[in-house]
Amino acid sequence: MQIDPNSNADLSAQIATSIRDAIMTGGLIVDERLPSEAELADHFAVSRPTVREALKRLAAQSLIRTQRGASGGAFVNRLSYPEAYSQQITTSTLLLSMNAVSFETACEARYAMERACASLSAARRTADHLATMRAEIFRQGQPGLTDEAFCASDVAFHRALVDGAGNPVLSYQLAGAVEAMQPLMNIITFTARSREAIVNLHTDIANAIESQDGAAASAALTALETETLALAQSVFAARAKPLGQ
Amino acid sequence: MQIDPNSNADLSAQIATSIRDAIMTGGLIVDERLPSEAELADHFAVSRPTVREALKRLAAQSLIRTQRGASGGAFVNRLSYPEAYSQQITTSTLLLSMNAVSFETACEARYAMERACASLSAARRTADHLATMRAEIFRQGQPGLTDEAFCASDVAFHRALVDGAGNPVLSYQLAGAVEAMQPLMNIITFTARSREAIVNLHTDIANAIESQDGAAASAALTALETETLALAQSVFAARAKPLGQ
DNA sequence: GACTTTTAAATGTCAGACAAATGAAAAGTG
DNA sequence: CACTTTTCATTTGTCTGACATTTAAAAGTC
Repeated sequence: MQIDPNSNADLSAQIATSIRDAIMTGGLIVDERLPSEAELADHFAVSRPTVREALKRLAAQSLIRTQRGASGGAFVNRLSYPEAYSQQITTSTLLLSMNAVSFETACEARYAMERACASLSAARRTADHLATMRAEIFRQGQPGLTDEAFCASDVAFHRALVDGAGNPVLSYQLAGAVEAMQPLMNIITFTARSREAIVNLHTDIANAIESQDGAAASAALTALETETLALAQSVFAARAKPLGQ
Repeated sequence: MQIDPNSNADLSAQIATSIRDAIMTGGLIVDERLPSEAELADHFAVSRPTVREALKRLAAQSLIRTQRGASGGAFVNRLSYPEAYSQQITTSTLLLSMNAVSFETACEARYAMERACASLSAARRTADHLATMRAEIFRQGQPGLTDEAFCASDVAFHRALVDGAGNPVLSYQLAGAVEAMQPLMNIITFTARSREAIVNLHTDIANAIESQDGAAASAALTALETETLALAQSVFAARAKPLGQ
């Protein structure tokens, strides 16, 4: 592990990259303790604050965790699914919100991936997943639900659908696609009528999953995609009109 | 933007979270300049090194960029697709390598998602995407290609397939799934015979995409998934035998 | 006006210090 | 000896103050 003194990049960035490479290539293994900050400072011939900045960069990516006290230090962190989920969601959400990604593009990507889970979920879903889906559908039918709560329940429903596939890697990938859509979905005001349409489509999906009919689930998802797009477009149209006049 | 003095979390972590929230909720917009380090230190009532550690955490997630000199400072960064790709790949790769994800699970997730792109790609692929796919197939048929080069070409082929869908969000999501598999694929030694089988399946896929037949592309991908799994299992079996004796 | 020099502001880096947490060894106690 | 308490060294967390470097704008010069 060495750094290039001629590079014009920040020392802390170089050190972070150097350690990250060591982790990703297997030079440092999970739960292994890194040298102490003082030792790292010696090794890279920099000051302790610079080393600390590098370590904080790695901590921000969940690559290391630190512990104070005797026999403490920085340890290579086993990237857990929840940590990976959370990073995935942060990155996806920012990517959508900062790059003027159209509702259509985001929606298409999301439902394409969700359909990919549908057949697996139909084959493998447990009673638990089904129960969650039914419960969320019930919640969505309750009158007086705020739009935020409706959206949150929508996310929970789709998560159960995805988790039903029983593939944690797939769940991780979908987490970004589903959750990152939520800020975009929040622009939609759900009328009683549109909620009813969505609840009906959710019921179709749940029924298809229950009867282990992947094709039907896929078709219902496509119908839901169409419905969602139409809803969004009506909102955009309603917004555009007052401005245009 | 405030922090909780009673929390037992690191101050720099709290400050980073506070600023991150401001960015994600729209309180700070793209290209907006954050207060200087000295001003932030004043605001949060901490020292400048602590503020700097917080800013490095944000920089590690590409949420901000910094510029030196007069009128420099930290600016909210527009998360570009390449930055998002790279983070996605890092996270996915670590998730797979650190959690003993089975080859089967990773493979299933990847091909499920790739099939999701296939029909879109069949409908929209440009001549460019097709040309890339054909070129990579040609490269894969060259004798004397190292296993690493073969794998790299394999990734390039699949990227072209995915990019053919013309949906950058989908490409971003798939980047993780496809690239993170590469370390797992590297355990496979490709014999001349297995390479030929893969090249043939790649040709099937390219043909299906060219004739805009999404179902055929999907089917060819499934065949490729089966072939890949069989290859991996034969490698595992060959490894297990000497150890078991 | 065009060019050069100076200046001020900001980040990057360093050195040294103290606080706080924590596990392990040492000391004390029955 | 077994157990508890105390002490202590190690390590991270934080602060202060300083200097170096970069950079754009202001001031000066022809």
